[in-house]
Amino acid sequence: MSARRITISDVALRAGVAKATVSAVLNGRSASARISPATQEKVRLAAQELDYRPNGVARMLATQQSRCLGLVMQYSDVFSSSSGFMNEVMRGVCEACTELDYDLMLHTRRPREEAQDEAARLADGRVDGILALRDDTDEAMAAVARRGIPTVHFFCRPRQDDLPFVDVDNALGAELAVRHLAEFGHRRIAMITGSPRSTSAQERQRGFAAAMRELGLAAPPEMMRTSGELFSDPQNIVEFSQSENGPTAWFVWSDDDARRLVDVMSAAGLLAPFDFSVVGFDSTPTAEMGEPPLTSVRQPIPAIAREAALIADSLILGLDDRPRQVVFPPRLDARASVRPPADLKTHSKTRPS
Amino acid sequence: MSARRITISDVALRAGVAKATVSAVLNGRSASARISPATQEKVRLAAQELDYRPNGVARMLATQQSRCLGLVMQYSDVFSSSSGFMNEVMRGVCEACTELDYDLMLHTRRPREEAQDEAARLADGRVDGILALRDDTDEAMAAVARRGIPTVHFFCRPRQDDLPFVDVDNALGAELAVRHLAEFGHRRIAMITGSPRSTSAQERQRGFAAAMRELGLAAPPEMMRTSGELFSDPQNIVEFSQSENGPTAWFVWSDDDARRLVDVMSAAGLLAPFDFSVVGFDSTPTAEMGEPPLTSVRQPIPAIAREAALIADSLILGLDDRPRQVVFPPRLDARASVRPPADLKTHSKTRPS
DNA sequence: GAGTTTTGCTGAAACGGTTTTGCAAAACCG
DNA sequence: CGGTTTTGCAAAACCGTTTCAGCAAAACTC
Repeated sequence: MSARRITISDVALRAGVAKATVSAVLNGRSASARISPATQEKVRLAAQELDYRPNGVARMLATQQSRCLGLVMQYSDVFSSSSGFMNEVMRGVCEACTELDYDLMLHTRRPREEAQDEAARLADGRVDGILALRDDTDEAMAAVARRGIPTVHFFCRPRQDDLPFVDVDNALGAELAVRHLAEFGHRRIAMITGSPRSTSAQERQRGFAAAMRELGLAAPPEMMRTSGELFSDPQNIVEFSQSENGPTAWFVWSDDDARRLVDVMSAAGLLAPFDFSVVGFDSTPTAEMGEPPLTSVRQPIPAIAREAALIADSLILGLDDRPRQVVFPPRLDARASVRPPADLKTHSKTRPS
Repeated sequence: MSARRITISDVALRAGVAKATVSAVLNGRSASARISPATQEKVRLAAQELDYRPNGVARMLATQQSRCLGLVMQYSDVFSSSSGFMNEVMRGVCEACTELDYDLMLHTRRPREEAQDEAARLADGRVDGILALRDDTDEAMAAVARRGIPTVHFFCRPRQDDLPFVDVDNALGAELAVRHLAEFGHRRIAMITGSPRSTSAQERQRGFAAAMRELGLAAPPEMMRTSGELFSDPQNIVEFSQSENGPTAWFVWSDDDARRLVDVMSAAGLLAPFDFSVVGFDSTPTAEMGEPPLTSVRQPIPAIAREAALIADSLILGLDDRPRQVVFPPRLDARASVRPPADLKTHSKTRPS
C-alpha cells in the first residue's frame, strides 16, 4: 500500500552526494563539516522534494540516546484512584518533559513479570533516564541501576542512601498534621498509613510517633493501622472509632483514603468534623471538593515531579549542577474537616440535623 | 564508569557460535532454526553468565516494530484539569497496553512546534500505532496518516469519515440531558459547550438543538455559549442567568465546567439545584464529590480508551477482525444537581438557609 | 555407495542513521 | 612554483539486532 519509507540514502542519491553530507546538512553540522552553501541547498531541496523524515529508531541506535524518559510506576492500576494524585504527577512530569525536550514512556510491571525482565525492558536503550514512582527501590530498579541508567526516585526516599530522589518531608508532614489536631484539643489521634513497604509511609509513621511523643500524647500500636487492613473491613473502623479509647481524630495516608473514611463513618451516622476530625495528605484540588472540604497536608506534587525530571536530565548530561537529593517542605492546608473533639455521644450544637 | 554494554556478539563469542544462533536461541526460534539442545544450552549459559540483555533499539530497527503505542494529546496541559477525565483515560489506555503487551509513549505538541515536525516525531518508527486524543484531525495527524501509521482517534469523530475512531454518542448524550431536564419541567435550558473545533462539541450541540426542537422548546443562539467565552468573565454568567428569559437549567460541557458554574453562581448567592439545575458530562468519580453531587451524562471512558487500543492493535496486525469505528452509548447518571425550576426570586422551601 | 534430504550452523546483508577517516582539489605562502 | 594548509566531500566503519541464503556434514534412500 504505502510506498517504502524514504531514507537518507534516497536523499543522498537524489542530491548526488554522500549520506554523510545529507546527515551533516540536515543536522545543522554544515559548518563544522564544511559543506558549501550550494551543496547544502541541493540537499535541502532533495529532502524537501522527497518529504524525507529521519528514522528516529536508527538515529537512536547510532547516537546511543533517545531523548526519552521512562516513567516507572508501581502497578498498572496507578490510575485507578481518582484522588488526583496521579493527575498532578502526570502534569508535573509532562510539563518538565516538554520543557527539557524529552518524550515520555510509561512503564508498569506486567502481571507476573519477573523483576529482571522488567529491568531488561527498561534498560534496553529506549530511554535515557528513568523516573521511578515506586514504594521503594526493588529488585528491578536495582538491576536497572546496576546497568547504569540514570534513575531518579520520586515520592520515595530509597533505603540505599546514595540514590537520587525527590520527595516531600514526610515526617514533617505528619508532624504538621498531629500538631494541627492537637491544637484543636485532640489527644487520641489515629493514623491510617500506607503500604508497609513504602518508605514514605514509614517516615510519616516516624514523624507521627515523634510528634505525639513531644506533645506528651500516647500513640499505642493499635492507633496505627494500614489503609489496606482497615478498609478491607469497614465495620472495623467504626467499631474502633467508637471503642473505649477510640480516636477522636485521624491522620490519613491520602485524601482518597480520607474521603473513604468519611464515607464509611458517614454510613454509620458519624459526621466529620463533628463526630471526628480528619487530616488527609496530598491536598490536591479534589481535597476541596466534597463534604467536608478536607484539611490536608499539601505536597507540591508538580514541583516534585519537575525536580525529578531536572535531576534526571542533569544525570544524563553528566552534569554536576544540582543536588541529587531534594526534599520539599510540606504545608498544612486547613479546611473544614477538623474541629475540636466532642464526646461521640452528645453531638455538638452546630452539627446539622 | 560502567563497562561497555554486553552485546549479542559478546555472547556469541563466549558461546563459540554465530550471532544468528544466539538470536535464534534467545528468541525461542531454536526449533525452526534447528539448533541442537547442546548448543542451546551453551548459548543460554553464556547469556546468563554475561547477564546479557538485548538492545531494544537495535531490535526495533531490525524488526521494524516497537511494540509501543503513541498517545497523542491536544496540548501539554491536558493534565491540568482535575476533573478525573484524563485519569480515566490513562487508566483505560494503560490497562489496554498491559493487556496487549504494548508500551506507551506520550506525545504533546511542543510549544510553537510546526504540525509537520510533530508528525515527523510521531512517525519516526518509535511507535507502531497512535491513539489520538485531539479535538479533530489536524495537519499533524493528517501528515501522520499519510505516512501510513495506524491511527485511532478517540473522544473525537474525525471529519474525514473513513478514519478509525471510538467515541461516545455525543448527540444522544446531549439529548439525554435535555430530556432529563425537560422532565423536571425546565423549558429554558442553556448549553455550555466546548471548543468550536471539537467535533464532539458540535455533535452535542446538534443533539441539544434536535432534542429541544422535538420537545417544542426554544433554543436561540444566545442559549449556547462556549466554555471559554463564558468563564473568561464569570459575571457574564450570573447576569445572563438572571436576565429576563435566562435559563433555569444548564447542560455543561464537562463535570469540571459544571463545577465551575456551580462555584461562580454560588459566589453570587445562587445555589444549585435550588436556584438553577445543571447537568454535566463525563460522570467520572469526581462528579459525586462536591456539593451538590452532579447529575451527569456518563461516557464509559476506560472502555472507549480500551477499544481504541484494540483497534490500533488490529490495524497494526493488519487484521480485519473488528469494526474500525465504534460509538458507545452514553447513560444519564441522575444525582442531586437537578430539580424542578423555581422562580429565581422566591426560593424553594426546601432550600437551606 | 552415489544421490537426495535433513540437520545444524555460519556468514553476510539488511535496518537507517551518525561519525570518523581519508583524500583530492583548491587556496595560501614565501 | 614547490610545499603546506584548508576546503569539501566521499567512503567506510559503526550502532546491535534479525533474517536470509548457503553450505558442510550427517542421515536417509534404493
